[in-house]
Amino acid sequence: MTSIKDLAQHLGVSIGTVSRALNDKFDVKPATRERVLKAAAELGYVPNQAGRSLRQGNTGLVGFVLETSSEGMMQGDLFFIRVFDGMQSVLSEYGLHLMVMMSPSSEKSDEYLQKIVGRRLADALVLSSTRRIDPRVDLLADQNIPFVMLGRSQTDRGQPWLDLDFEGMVTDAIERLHARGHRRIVLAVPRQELNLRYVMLDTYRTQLARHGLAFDEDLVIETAPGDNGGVALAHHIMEMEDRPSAVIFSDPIHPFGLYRGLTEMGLVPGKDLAILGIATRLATVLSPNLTHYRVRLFDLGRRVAQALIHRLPHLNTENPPPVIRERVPFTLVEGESDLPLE
Amino acid sequence: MTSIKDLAQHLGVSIGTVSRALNDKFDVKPATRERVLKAAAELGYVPNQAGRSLRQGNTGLVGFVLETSSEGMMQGDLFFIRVFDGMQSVLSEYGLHLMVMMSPSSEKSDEYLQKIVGRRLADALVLSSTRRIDPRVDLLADQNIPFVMLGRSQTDRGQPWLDLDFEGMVTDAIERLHARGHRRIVLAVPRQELNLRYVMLDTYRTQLARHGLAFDEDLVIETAPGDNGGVALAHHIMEMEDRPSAVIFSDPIHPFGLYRGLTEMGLVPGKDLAILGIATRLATVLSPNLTHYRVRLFDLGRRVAQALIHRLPHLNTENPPPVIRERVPFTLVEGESDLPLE
DNA sequence: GGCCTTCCCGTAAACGTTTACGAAAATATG
DNA sequence: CATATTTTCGTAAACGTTTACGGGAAGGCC
Repeated sequence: MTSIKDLAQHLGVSIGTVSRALNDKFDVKPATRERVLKAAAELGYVPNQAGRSLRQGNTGLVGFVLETSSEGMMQGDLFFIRVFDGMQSVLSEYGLHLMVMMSPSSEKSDEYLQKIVGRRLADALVLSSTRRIDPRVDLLADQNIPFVMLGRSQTDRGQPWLDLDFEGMVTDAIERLHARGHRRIVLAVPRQELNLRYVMLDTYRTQLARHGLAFDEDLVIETAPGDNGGVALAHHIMEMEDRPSAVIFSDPIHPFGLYRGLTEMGLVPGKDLAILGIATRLATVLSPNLTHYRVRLFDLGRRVAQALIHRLPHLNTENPPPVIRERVPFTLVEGESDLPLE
Repeated sequence: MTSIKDLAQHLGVSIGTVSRALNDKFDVKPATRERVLKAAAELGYVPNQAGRSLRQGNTGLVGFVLETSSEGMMQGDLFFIRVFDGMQSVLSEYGLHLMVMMSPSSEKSDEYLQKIVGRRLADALVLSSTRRIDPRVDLLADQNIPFVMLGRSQTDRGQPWLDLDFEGMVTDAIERLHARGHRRIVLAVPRQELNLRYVMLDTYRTQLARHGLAFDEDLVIETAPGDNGGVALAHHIMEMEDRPSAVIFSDPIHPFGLYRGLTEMGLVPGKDLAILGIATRLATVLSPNLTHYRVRLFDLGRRVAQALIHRLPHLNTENPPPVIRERVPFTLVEGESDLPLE
């Protein structure tokens, strides 16, 4: 592998000159710059990242911390690749690379994160599966590591975040369902720690109140991620005493499980139970058509990357850069899974 | 951020001693090792990766080269996260990190890869979306970069690979369909460059011949990845003159599109067209149940990582390490989408 | 030609590690 | 106790960059 030293020797100039030529500094004659660039291309020289990192203190990598069997704001596998793709499309413009890191979940995640930042593996991080109280926020804030959350947390250190507009989703869903005569509406929420649970729950309560509906805690059902969770949820709901007529969920895999569960019981989705929540285009295969909320994941990824770029001191022109805190809205795709109650 | 120098100063010993103590070398008194470890834990010292990389020439990162809208051996988003998860579970044992890199597709991918290896961003790579003639293989082999392919290629430089057993899948599928009376069987293949296309095609031809069926090139249909591809495929098939009665596919998203396309046309999947191919557990939502082939993606990821570990000189004991070249078998999940022809 | 600018370029330090080498300290051997 | 051996540690070089600094070359001006 050719180093800058080889290149310098080959050209008969000093490594300093080579470096300046390649990095577009002043202090180098146009003619020699040409020579250097040409030789670099010929010898296939690419600067070693370790050397560069050591010297200038940044790695050119952006880490996305993905928790094993991640189930935060966007459960299931379906999502992330699109988001990554969007992120990389922005990062490339800045010569940065996305580095997806599989973090162990919850208990071990702080320790893991500490190692990552200690090793200085990445210049900046994206956190997903954000928890209501998230020690990772303090950990990163304390050490001045630039980061952006994909999701929100009550642990607020002024960090930027991007999140989907779950408030808007739940508000609209309840509105729709109420207008169609539904009165007992189940809210499927993820596990305890995740902040998403509280976002959904709070909105749910206030919106119920707004429509004059009573809050019944039995209608808030913690649901495991994935299709299995959906199946269990279907059974749970249909076996309840005062049977609910509708369900709202946030995991895009849930509808698959819900449909399956209902079918197993000989029931018809959309007829015996109104189903409404977040999904992807894959849901279009469901029959009857699923009424659902969608988001452009590629764009979300781009936005996340942009927010992150703002946090990187070494390529920041604006000062101070804006702290992005945004809820990305869903768009509704109408189907027949939330028909009026007969 | 505390460096090894800080730690040494704090302890009143030299940095050499600290380094040896942390890296479990000889030449250090048990008592001082204890002191060093204790102080390191207290000060939260973690060695800087750039420094370490520069010195010992390896980064501790394993790169997974994922092509944008990847459509190689396993199309769709559904898969990779599980595979990554499996990989990381092995890599962690060796202190390695997985780094997923979003590569531009095909035309630009060589250039991209060259930059990656030149920068020395990763110690080893995994290539996906393997093409029949894959210049990336030569590029990496020439520079002695350890790598493993997730998929196969005709470009053979003795590199290890892991692939799914598409031969077995197609063989079994034709066997099943033939036994059920199907004679005109469509093979949905991915685009030209991908090696998978030829693997499927070759097996298809030989198996047709084995069952005394004629090969008809109209029955080999290039299909775009994703559900859209599936929809188009359904229409294409149903509008053919001598209408086929079955289809075999390799993209796990295709069945969703196929079902949707057929339904749009007022046809019944499994009845008007037998559908058989690779899918994931998500397919269990389809009705009638999809007969499909599955694979344990987590285990596949583990296997890939193991194959990669064998290629890393600095943590290899066996010599010479085995070159893993394996086809991972599918398991069949029976449904009702490939019923006997009436 | 002498002097001052301007323009280029080489030198060397620094980033944080690991490790070969040799020196010093501790222990064993006579 | 002197010497030989072993154990432990400090020193310094090296990995590949970037960049502050100073100096030489070239050119302009009087």
